[in-house]
Amino acid sequence: MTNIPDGKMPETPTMSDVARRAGVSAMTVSRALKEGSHVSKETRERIMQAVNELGYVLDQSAGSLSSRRTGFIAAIIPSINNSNFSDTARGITDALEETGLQLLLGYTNYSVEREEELIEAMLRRRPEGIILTGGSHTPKGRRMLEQAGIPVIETWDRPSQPIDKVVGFSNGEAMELLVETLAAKGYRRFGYIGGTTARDTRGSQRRAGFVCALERLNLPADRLISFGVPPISMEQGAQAVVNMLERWPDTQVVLCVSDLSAFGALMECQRRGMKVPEDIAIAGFGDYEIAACCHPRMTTINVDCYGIGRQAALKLTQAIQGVGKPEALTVTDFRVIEREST
Amino acid sequence: MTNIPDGKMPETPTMSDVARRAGVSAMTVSRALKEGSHVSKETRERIMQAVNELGYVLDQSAGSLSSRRTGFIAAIIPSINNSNFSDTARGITDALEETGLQLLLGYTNYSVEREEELIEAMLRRRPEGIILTGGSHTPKGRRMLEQAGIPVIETWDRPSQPIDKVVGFSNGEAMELLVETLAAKGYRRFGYIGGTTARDTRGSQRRAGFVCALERLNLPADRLISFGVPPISMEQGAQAVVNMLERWPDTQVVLCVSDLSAFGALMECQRRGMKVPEDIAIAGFGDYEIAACCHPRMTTINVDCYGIGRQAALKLTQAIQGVGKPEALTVTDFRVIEREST
DNA sequence: CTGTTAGCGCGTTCAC
DNA sequence: GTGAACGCGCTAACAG
Repeated sequence: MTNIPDGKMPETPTMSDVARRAGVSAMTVSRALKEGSHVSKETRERIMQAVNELGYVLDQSAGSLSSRRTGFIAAIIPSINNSNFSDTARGITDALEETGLQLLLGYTNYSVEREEELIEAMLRRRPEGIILTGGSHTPKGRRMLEQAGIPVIETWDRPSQPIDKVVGFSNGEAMELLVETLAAKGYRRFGYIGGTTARDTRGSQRRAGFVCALERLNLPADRLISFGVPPISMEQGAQAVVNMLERWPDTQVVLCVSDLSAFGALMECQRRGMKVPEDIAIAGFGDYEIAACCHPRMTTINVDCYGIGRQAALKLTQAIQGVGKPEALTVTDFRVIEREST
Repeated sequence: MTNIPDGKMPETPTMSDVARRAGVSAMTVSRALKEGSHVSKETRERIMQAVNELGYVLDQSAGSLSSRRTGFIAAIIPSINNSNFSDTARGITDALEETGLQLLLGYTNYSVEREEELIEAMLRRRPEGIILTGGSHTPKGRRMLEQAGIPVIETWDRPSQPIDKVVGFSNGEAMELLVETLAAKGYRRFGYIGGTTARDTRGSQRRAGFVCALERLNLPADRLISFGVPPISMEQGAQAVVNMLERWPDTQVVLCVSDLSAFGALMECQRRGMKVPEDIAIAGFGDYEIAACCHPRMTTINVDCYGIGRQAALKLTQAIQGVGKPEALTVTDFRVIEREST
């Protein structure tokens, strides 16, 4: 790696440049730039003028070295391109707004190895807290988190051995509820479409919930299609349903690991001239925008994605600021949304 | 949290803690932790052992204060929950992988005010470069960027007065191409669905391209529906097409500001028993996953979202490292994807 | 209300 | 191949 050719560039001004121009000490500039510090109106105005003239921007990395507060928290999500998780990110951002904390976001593409790298990269920048998705991490990742000395929140799941605090729900129970609801409507021959299980923990929990609920109902739970690596796409959902119909043509209802694959399946069925739900019923998971908008509208599980983010961030700021003692576990809501596709 | 039974610090260890434990100076630890530094194998092993025992993680913010390199670049996108932009983010991440630079991502929710805040928040952390979406910024935001002394890349657009470097395409030209292609197929009565114009620059450019192309073809360009604030949702697309059909029932083809609103329109038409494209044709913009998967598959404009990110990051690293002189402007491809909906 | 002193934890630079 | 001094830009703590 080469150095920056630093002859031409007007060096970015420092705080003492501002101080000199305003005829005060650097410390006073520091105070003037901070809310709630006592600086006389006149000095503050003089300082602000110097700031504007020089185009000065505070160097927060230097400041945080001194104040021991970096002013940001880290969040790691599987995919940035998934509205469930980006809703969670929005929830975090919104809850953080008033605290002055900034969000540093990373995404793993559903890889725990990538998660481990990200955890280390984040920790190097000394976040004041960290929010993770799910409870599966590499041993090294887990160890780093435990030793970091900062609050850790695992979300979107209920890990059996949490690192620290949890905001989530049981993906298995949610899927069980969906199966029960549909069984109560009279469906008997259930199929399931999901990704290969190893990588997407939440996906495999949903699948396990599917099997578990059917067994409890004394219904067969063998119509399982695993297709591709997570995130299982719309197109993969389409191909999987074809697969399903070839192997088990009399399947009555297909449950999918997410609305996205369910949507792909729905469209493919229509393309083949099948009517949903008359010929085959389809349900998804996650209550994405598409589930409410497609035709027919899709039955799914609504999960409080935004609330997960919001509550995780609130719990985190509580832990950081040491006000009150945040609960170790917050269980978030989920509910079945029955629509036209079942 | 954890108590270390050595009378030592529960505080996170520093480099000199590692050094003491390994019986070397802090400087040697610093070297051992950096690739390509000359440290004897034995000392390095001893150091690594101490690092592991203490669970030491490098403090990069302290390091960058000294080295004058923060090791990250900033990117600002309108929405994290939009696969076009998250594809760009992926392109950036991938291109950055080998450089050791990390990506700090922020999103504006299509608000320039929020963009201004974000620019300042980013600049406070001294990124080595910054990637923006579009060429519209607040005056203050623009000034901060100009004075930051770092390379700036504007993407997804071709600003008339770029701040620094550009990787993008003309949204207007792309929409013109789509209109021309559909006019060549025989369509005459065109309608357009988009958001209110002020906020989404790319959206208003697309709309301008729509009007411009029709005028050149001597076709009326007055069937314009503006609906809601960006990002215009699927549901809004559905409502807008209803609006369109009430006002201009004989519309032959509806172009939408993005595939998402086009999808909403498509589903709503089907819900009302209209056949697409026989009764009405619909086209989108962006070539989202949904366009290739819905039924009927949707005609749209494919934009090289991933490539925009990748090339922006490459240009940025070139500028940062000072190797070669990156072109000021890179124009990325777009093309019409004709599918079944037109 | 404002200034002074003394670091924060690391990398640069130079010595050996 | 290794170490010691020094300073990066800022703020905590204590004066005044």
